[in-house]
Order: sequence, then C-alpha cells, then structure tokens
Amino acid sequence: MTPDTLKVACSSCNLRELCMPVGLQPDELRRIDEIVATRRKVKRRETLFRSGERFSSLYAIRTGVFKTRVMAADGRDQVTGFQMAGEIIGLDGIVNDQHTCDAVALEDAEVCVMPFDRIEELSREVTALQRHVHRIMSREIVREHGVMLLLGSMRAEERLAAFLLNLVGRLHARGFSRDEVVLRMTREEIGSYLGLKLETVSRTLSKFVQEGMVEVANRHVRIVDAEALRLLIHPGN
Amino acid sequence: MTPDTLKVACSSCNLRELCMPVGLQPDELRRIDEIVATRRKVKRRETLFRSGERFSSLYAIRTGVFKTRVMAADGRDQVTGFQMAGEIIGLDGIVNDQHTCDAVALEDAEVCVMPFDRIEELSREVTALQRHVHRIMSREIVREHGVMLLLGSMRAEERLAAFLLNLVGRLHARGFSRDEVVLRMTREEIGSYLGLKLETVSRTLSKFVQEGMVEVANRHVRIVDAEALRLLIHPGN
DNA sequence: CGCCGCATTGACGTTCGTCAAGTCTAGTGG
DNA sequence: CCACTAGACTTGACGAACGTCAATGCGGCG
Repeated sequence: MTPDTLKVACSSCNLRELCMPVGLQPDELRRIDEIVATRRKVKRRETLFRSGERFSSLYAIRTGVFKTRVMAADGRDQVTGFQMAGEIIGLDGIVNDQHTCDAVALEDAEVCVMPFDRIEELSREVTALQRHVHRIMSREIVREHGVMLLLGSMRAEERLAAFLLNLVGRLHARGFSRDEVVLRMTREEIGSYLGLKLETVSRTLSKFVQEGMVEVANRHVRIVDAEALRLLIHPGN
Repeated sequence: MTPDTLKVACSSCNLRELCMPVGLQPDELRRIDEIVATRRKVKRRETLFRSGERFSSLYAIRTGVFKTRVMAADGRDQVTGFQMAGEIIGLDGIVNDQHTCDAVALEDAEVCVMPFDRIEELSREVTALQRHVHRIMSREIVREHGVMLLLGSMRAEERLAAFLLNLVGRLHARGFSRDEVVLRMTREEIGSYLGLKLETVSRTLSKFVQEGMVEVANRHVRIVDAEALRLLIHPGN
C-alpha cells in the first residue's frame, strides 16, 4: 500500500525515463523535484491553456492525452500535435510570454505545473537540466519538421499510415501494445492534424481495413500489417 | 575607411538588434562577443550543414539567404524554411547531437559560427542570454505552427499570399523596401515550402499579376496591393 | 553565341473536398 | 432498463483544386 499523502516527486515518478528528468544523476534528480510546483487536473474537453493567455509554466503530462491547436483569425484551426504522458507542452509561450495555441484535454488528464522561471533558475545550476531543456525544444522543432514533410508532400494514405505508426510507436514506448491503439481523438481532429477532411480520414481508414492492414472498431484500431503501412510511407524500390 | 583587420564582434554588428544579442545590456554584450568563434563563408548552392552531420554549433546569418530542407528516405524533400540575416539556424541538431536537415545557401552567404557548448556555458552566467536562447527556440516552434496551419488548411492562393507578405515583412524589418522582393529561391523551392508544385506557384503568381495585386519580372516581385493579399488570407466578412 | 536551367502556359487526370443521406454509439433522462 | 438524442462515423455521388505531362519561351552564364 502506498502512503496516504503520496508525494509524487520526479525522483519517484514512473515517467522519469520519458519526461523532464531524463539523463539526470540521482543527486540532480533530487534538485529537480523543486521544479514541479503543483499538479493540475484537466477534464476532458477543457483547456490547459489558451492562445493569448499569459505564459508562466511548462506542463509535463502525467496522464491523459492532449491536442494542441492554432487558430487563424478567420476561425480556421489546425491541430499541431497530440501529446501524451511524459511529454512537455507550453513551449510556444516562451517567445512572447504569451501562449499562441490552445491545449485541450482529449480525456481526463493530469499535468505537473513547472513554473518556467524556476526551470531557468535551476538550469543555470544543473547543466544536465539545461541540456535537457534545450533538447526538449529542439526535439519539438524536429518533430514539426516531420509534420511539415507530411503535410507538404504526402498523400492521404501516407499521412494516415505515418500517423498510426507514430501513435502506436509512442504508446509502445510507454508500455502499451505494439499494435493496438484506442484513439482519443475524433476523425475530424485526426483530419485537422493531417490536413485532410474527416471524410477522407474515414475513407482511408476503411481502405486500410479492406486491404487487411488494420482492423477498426470505432476508436479501437489494431495494426495488422505494420510493414505494409511502413511501405506505404517509404515506397521501397 | 574601416581598419584592415575588421573585428566583427556582436557588440559592433549592425544586426545586433535582430540577432543573438537582442535585449542585452552593454556589459553583457561584451561577454557575448566570446560566443562567435569564427565566421564562415558559404557559396551559393553549398551547404552549411547536412542531415546526419555531427552538431556542434548554431549559426547566425550575417549575409545571404538560406533554405533548410528535410529529406525523406525515398528522396522526397520538403523545404522547412527560408532564413535571412540575423536569423539563427542549426537548432534541429541539438536533440541528438546530429543535424536532421540540410541548410543550403541560396546566394553567397556568411555566417557566424557559435559553438553550442560555449552558448550553454555563457547562458548559465548571463541570464539575458539564457532567456534569449529559449526565446529563439520557442519562436521557431511558433513559426512552424504557422507553417502547419498554412500547409494544413490553406489553398494555393492563400499560401502564396502569406508567403509573399511574410517575406516582404521580414525584409522590411531589415531595412529593405516594404513592397519589393527579389526572390532568392526558385519556383520549385517556393512550391516545396508551400506544399505546391512549381507549376501551381507559377500559375498562382500569374493570377496575382492578372488581378493587379503584384508585378512580377522573373525573380523580382513588387507588391502592388498588399491589402488585397492580406484579404486573401483572412477572408474578412 | 549557344546552351541549360528556370519559368510559363495549356490540356488533361487524379486526389481530395463538398454535399448529402443514413447508421451507429455513447450518453442522458425518464 | 429502455427510449431518445446529439454527435460521431461511414459511404456515395459529384465537383473543384491541384498535379502531371508536355511544349515552348526566355534569360543568364560560360
């Protein structure tokens, strides 16, 4: 049994291999515990932050899945990513001390609130943390390069295949099945992320089913032939 | 006449309002001079760095324009951005100590080489520098969100209008004309960036000319009606 | 002067978006 | 527990936007 007042410090968090403390020594780990000021629960459909709000903290996702979206002046919106346990959101707010996108919980979620000035302070002293913060931001830049490649040069099938493989891969890294996903987002949200309309997402999924590459039951997706999906993306030979 | 051995320190660089030293106090400015190890000239069509190369430095562009591009396994490539004087490139390399995109000079160019470990070292001591490095990375993330919006939800005309306005805006911030651009990139490169084929870029430009919004003579573009272009992007009313 | 890369333009094809109808599911309240 | 509803999803028919293929023009560089 765990004690009643369960202090969920980074040092004892089961996400420490994925999240903020990656690559830190035990003594550094203890110092990083100071970063997490509080935790915050966010209910399904609620926002963690919205575009225009003052930026003060980064958030480490403990449980649940978020989407981030940017909105144009005319109401068009674009989902810029889906984030899950161990991932850090809020980096967009640093430039202008103001968030430029919305983060919406796709299911009940919990995050660790990490005041950014505290992060900066500590990363002046703990080089491993400094390094890690830089890496997190760089990783996000590289991820977005990948999305740009996807949006700029892939066709619907390739985009969806890449999306499914990416999702299942990240879940697998978190100890979930290598070939099963329960989608936390609607077809429309997937479409927005992939630059497609929801009907195209639906049709393309149906096509994958028909060709025996995946099985779909509502939001439950089972990857039957991952290699075939991979081949879709990289037309080998 | 300037002295023969012109030491181009950040503190005396005419890009200091745009580049690395933004927001630093005079005394901090002197310290930041240590960051720039060397300068490097890159000829047109040559690369500053390539995907796979070991990452060691960030680069501040002094003169010239670069494109960055990512390449998929099957050879497809996507231009992820065009960078000009005062902008910082190489951020993609931080995550894995290895570059993940190519930076190609679109014209003869010169960059300041800033070894990243030196940046990290100094930004532990100079808080304003630390802040600024974080902002630069965050700005890049936000910029890419904008590109994702463009690629995911805009039509050809809107994409090209956004591209032209963005380009002319950045040039204007550097003291160039508010309405004239000499494109340093081909139609194909513009297309790759915008997720369009070169023919579509050409046709759309022609359409803009026909409708009196721009004048085009080869790579020389003159924005005649910026407001009309802006209206294309944000269908006001 | 001649070549080559870049750009333009046209005709046609494909992919994806639009519109619409209908089904299914999960959540709600009686 | 069941009926009801609203949102989510699927599927089809059609059309628009953009890509593909091809011919031609043009301008800069050697």
